[in-house]
Amino acid sequence: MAEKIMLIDGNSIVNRAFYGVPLLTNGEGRYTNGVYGFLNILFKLLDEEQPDYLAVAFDLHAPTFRHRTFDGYKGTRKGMPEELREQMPLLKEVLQAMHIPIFEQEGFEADDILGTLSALAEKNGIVPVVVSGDRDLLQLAGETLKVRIPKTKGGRTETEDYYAADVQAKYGVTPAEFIDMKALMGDTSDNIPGVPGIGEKTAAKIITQYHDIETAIAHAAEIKPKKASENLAAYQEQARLSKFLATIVRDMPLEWDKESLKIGDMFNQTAYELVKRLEFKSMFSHFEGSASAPKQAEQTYRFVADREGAKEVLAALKKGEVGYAFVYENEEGQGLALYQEQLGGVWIEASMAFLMQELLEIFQPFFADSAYRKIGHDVKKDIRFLRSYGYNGFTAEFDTAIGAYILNATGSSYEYDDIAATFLNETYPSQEEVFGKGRTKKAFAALPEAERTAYGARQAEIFFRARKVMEERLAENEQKSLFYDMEMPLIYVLADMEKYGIKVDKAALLAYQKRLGESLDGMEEEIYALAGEKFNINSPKQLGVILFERLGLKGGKKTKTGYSTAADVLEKLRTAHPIVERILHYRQLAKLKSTYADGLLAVMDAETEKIYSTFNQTITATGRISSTEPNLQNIPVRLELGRELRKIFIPESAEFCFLDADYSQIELRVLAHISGDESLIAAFKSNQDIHRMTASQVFHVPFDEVTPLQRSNAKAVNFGIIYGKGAFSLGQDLGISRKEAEEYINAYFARYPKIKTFMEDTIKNGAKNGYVSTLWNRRRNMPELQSSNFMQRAAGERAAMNMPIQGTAADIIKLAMIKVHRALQEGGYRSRLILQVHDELLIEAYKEEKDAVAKILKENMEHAADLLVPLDVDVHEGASWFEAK
DNA sequence: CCAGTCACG
DNA sequence: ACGTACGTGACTGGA
Repeated sequence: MAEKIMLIDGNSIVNRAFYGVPLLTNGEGRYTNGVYGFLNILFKLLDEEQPDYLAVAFDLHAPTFRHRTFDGYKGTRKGMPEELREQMPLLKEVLQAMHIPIFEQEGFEADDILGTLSALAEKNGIVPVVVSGDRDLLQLAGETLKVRIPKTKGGRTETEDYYAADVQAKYGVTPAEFIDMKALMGDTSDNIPGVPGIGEKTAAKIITQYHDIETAIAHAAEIKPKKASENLAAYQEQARLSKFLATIVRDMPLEWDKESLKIGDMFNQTAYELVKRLEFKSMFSHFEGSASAPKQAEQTYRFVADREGAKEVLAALKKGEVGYAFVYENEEGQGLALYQEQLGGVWIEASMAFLMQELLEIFQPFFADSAYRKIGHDVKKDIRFLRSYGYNGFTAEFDTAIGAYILNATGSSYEYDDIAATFLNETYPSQEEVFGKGRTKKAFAALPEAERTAYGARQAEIFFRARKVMEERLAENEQKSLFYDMEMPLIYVLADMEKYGIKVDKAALLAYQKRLGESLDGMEEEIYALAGEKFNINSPKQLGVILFERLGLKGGKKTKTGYSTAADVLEKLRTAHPIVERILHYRQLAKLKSTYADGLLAVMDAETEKIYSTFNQTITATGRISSTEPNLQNIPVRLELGRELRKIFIPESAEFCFLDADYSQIELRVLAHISGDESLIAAFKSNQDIHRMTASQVFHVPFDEVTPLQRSNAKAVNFGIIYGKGAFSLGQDLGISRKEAEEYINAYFARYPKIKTFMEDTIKNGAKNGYVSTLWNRRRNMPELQSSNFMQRAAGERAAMNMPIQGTAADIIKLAMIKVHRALQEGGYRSRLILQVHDELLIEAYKEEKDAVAKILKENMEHAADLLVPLDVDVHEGASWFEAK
C-alpha cells in the first residue's frame, strides 16, 4: 500500500479548536483550549488515517505575495483574540516536542505550503491528506487527495471529507472550478473582491455552464441576469485578480525532504511533561503505552482477605505517617487499603467470609491511635462510615482532597486520579474508567482480584506520597495554618453537623405541601382562562409564546432560545396584563412546592424524621462551605409565605430549643478592616446603623434626617460595592438613571477613599500574582485578570474584588464554628451545632444549658477574629427555625 | 445534558 | 463600545 502524508493547516485548525472548546486555563493560569482542541483533532485524525508522514503549516505575520498584488487582501480580517494568540507559541512548543515538522515561509500562506507539499508528495508517490477548517482548500481535492474539514461540536470532533467527486457532488463544480467560482463571488473574510452583483447562486450557475472565468468573460453577453452580464464585462480585471488571489500555489520553492517528515517518537517524555503541565488529562493515555512514559504502579501490592492476614498487616504497621483509603460502593465499604514505605501497599478486602465488622475490629487500634498519623482523602466520609459501625473519634492528620482544594480552589474535581496527576505527575484510570458508567457499570466484586488490589492500594499510596508534595506547596504559600488550624479541624465539626441532622415536623410539612398544591390547582385554571388556552406554565418557552405572541405583550427577546420570562422582566409587565401577576405568584408557589415541600419530604429520613444534609468543604471558589441533598443554605426567608416553611424545622425533642446566631454586616466589617478606611471603621466602632451612616455621608445630610429611601439606596450601594457592581446595574436596581447611580458611587468612593484604593490594589496585585487572597491566606487563582477580553476581564475584576471579602468572612465563621464546637465539647454540653448558613449558626440547645450556650455562641463568634472593627452577633431563641430567626 | 429560573447569604 | 453584581444548589422542560 502506498505511503500516506497528513498535512495540517495549523492556523485554521487552531482557530476552529479555539472557538469549539470553552476557554480553559491550567493551574498556572494559561489559556489552553486552542491547544487542547488542536491536539484532540490531531490525535483523532492520526488514529483514523495512520499516516507515515506528517507536517503542520502556519501563516506568518509578514505580508505575502497576495498583499503585494492587492493592497486590500485580508484587509477585513480581524486579528486573533489575545487568548488565542498567547497559545500559539505553546502549540508550537508541543508540536516540536512531538517532533512534528512545522512549516512557515515568508511571503506565503499556510495554504500554499499545503498545496506545494501535497503536490510534491503526489509526485513522490505518497498519498496526501490535507486537513483544514477552511473550505478554500477544497480546490486541492483530487482523485487520491482527500481534504478533511473537522468540526468540534460539544467536545466531539466530526469531519467532512472531500475527494474531487465529493466537491462536485456537494457544490456542483470541480475543485479547479471552485477557484473560478470564488473569483466571481468574492470572499469577504479574505477581502477578495469578486464581481459586484454576483453571489454564490449566480457564480455557481455561470461556472457550471462555462467552467472558468475566461470562457465566461468571453460569453459575458449571453449571461443572465443582465446585471451579472454587465458587471462581468465591466469588472473582468477584478475577476482575474480575484482568481489570482484565490488560487493556492502548488509550486512554491520548497525542499522535499521525505525523511524529515516521517513520523517519529511523538509520544515521548518531553511531550508528556508538557501535556501534563497543560493538564490535558484525557490525552495522557496516548503517552502511556510508549516506552518513554514514566513508570507507574509497577509495584506489586499485597492482597489480604482474612483475619490472620489482617492481623499480620496491623503488626507490620509502624507508628507514624500512613496512607489509607476505604473503597466504597454505594456508601458500602468494600475494604481498606494501607500504605507505608516499608510496608508497601496492601489491600484488605471484606467479604462474606471476612466481614467488614471483623476487619474494623482488628484495625480498631489503628483507628483509635493518633500516633498512626493518617493521610486520607475525604476524611469526613470515612468518619461517617466508621461511625455507622460504632467507631467514634476517628481522626486523620491530612486530607488530600482538602489539601488540593486549598492549593487550587477552582479545580473541577479532586479525585485520586486528579491528585496523582497534579501532585505526582502520574496518571491512573479514573473511577469511571475502572468501573464504567451508566448501564454498563461494573460492580467492584466483578473486577479481577489483581485489579481490586491495585485500585485500592494505589489510592493509599497516592495519598501518602501526594501529601509530601502538598506540604511543601502549602509551606511556600504560607497556607499551613489555614490548612492545619482551620480546614482540618473543621472536618470534625461538619461531620457532627451531618450526624445530628435537623428534625422535621412532618405533619406540618405535609400540610404545607397540601396547601400549596391546592392553591396551585386553582391558579392554574385562572391562568388558562386568562390565556385562553391550556399550556405548561412551567415551560418558559411555552409561557413566552403565550405572553409575547398570543397576548402581544412587549418584552422582546432576551435569551438565546427565545423570550425571557424571568421575574425581573415580568415585574415590569405587571400592569400590562392581569395574567402576569398570577404567573409571578404561581411561580413562587411552584418553587416552594417542588423544591422545598416535595424536595424536603423526599430526603427526610423516614425513621428519625430528620434531614441530613451534606456539607461540602471543597466546592466554592471563595472558601465558603456548601450544602447539598438537600441544600439547607437556601431555605426561604425573604418572603412571608416561604418563611413560614421554617416552622417545620424543629428541635429533636422537647428537651431542646433552637438558638440562632448571626453576624451583623460581617462583609462590610471585613471590608472596613481590610481596606483600613477610617471613616467606615469609625462607623462600626460607634455601632451606628451602617446604612443610615453611609446615606448621611454619601448624600451629605445630617444623620437624623436620612429618609427611608436614602437609607435603602445607601444599603444598595453598600452591597453593590462588595460585589464590584457598576453604575448601570445599580441604577437598574434603584430605578434611577445610570448617571445618578454613577454619582452615588463617586460620592461613596470620595467619602471612603481607602475602599477605592483597596479595590484597585486588589485587581492590580491579582493580575500580577495570578491570584487574590483572604486575611488567612486562602487563595483563588484568577487568570481572567490577564485576559484581553473586556467582558472576561471585567467579570474577573468583580470576582477578584469580592473574593477577599466573602472569603475572609468565610474564614471567620469557620474559626467560630471550630471554637463553638470545641467549647461545647469541652464543657460537656449536650447542645450542638447543627447548621451553618454563611453568616449564621444554628444550635440545637439543651434547654437547661440555653443561657450558657447563648453566651458561648456570642463570645466565640464575636472573638473568632480580632479586626479593626468589632464583630457583632445577634442571638435569638425559639421553638423552630422560624421563631429563632 | 443544558438552559432557564429562583431560593439563600 | 463592549454588557452589566459576588458566591452557591435544585427543579423543570426540552433537545
